[in-house]
Amino acid sequence: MPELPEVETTCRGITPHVLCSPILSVIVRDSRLRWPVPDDLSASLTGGEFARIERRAKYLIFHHTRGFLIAHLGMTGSMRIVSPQEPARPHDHIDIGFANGVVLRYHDPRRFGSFHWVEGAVLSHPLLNSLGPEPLSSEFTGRYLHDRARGRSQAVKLFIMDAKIVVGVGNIYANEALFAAGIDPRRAAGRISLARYDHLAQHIKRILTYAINRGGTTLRDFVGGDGKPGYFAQELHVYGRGEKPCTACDEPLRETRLGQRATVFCKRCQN
DNA sequence: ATGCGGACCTGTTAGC
DNA sequence: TGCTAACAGGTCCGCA
Repeated sequence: MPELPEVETTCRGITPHVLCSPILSVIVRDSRLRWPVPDDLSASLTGGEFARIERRAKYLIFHHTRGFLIAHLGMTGSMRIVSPQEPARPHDHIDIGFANGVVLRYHDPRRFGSFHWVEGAVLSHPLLNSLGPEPLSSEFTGRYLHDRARGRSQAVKLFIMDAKIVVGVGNIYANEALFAAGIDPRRAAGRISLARYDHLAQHIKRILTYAINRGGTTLRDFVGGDGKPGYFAQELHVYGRGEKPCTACDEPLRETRLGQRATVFCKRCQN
């Protein structure tokens, strides 16, 4: 389940292997992703090359000679670099083959991911044009959150997971950041002080940055391996630890649901 | 505009 | 042991 650090790690991991090499072939074994893979994806890509790959939110944007490939990894998507001889495994849905002899292979068991081809202004694409700021940008601050939260009754956890507010904060990191900031995930977003939002924004940045740096140690996995950076479950304070003792006060952690997602917090440490 | 539930999908885990 | 059911979660969509 790629969150922002995994997507960033994927971007950095595949970039050196696929940049500036002509695309020779595109194989779509299964076009049934979240949205159907465009029929003409191969025609669009073949013959051109990628000049740059960037991440925006959890999307990967491939700058191509003639346009842009936008890819999302969904819940279970991953990309890895393989040789053309490497037999495709189950759920290996898309291959992009390059003149330099490598294949970029997309793997996605649940098929929640998606591939889009766009020409023209890529950031105007409907999937990208209403996204909030990047959490690691200078634009993302406690003051920004505080301003956007004015008058909102929505639970703060759902608020920070809303991509229109800020991108890239998935369920795991939302749980962890709220614990670190000592904020009850159920609290109404509009009833949190600026000082507390300052702390929350800082913790979101700290946790995401840490995870990205840790992801860097698994970059080699993008060649030949399964391309899955993986989590460091032993470093999570609340996610997946319902009923276990709080790492700060030993009180059993409470587990509930917010927006149909697992929400874990400490009733004593978070309010 | 905001907020919420439903839908998508399948590997893994829990329960009978 | 074998089968079925629940669960996991990012994101878009549609409705209130």
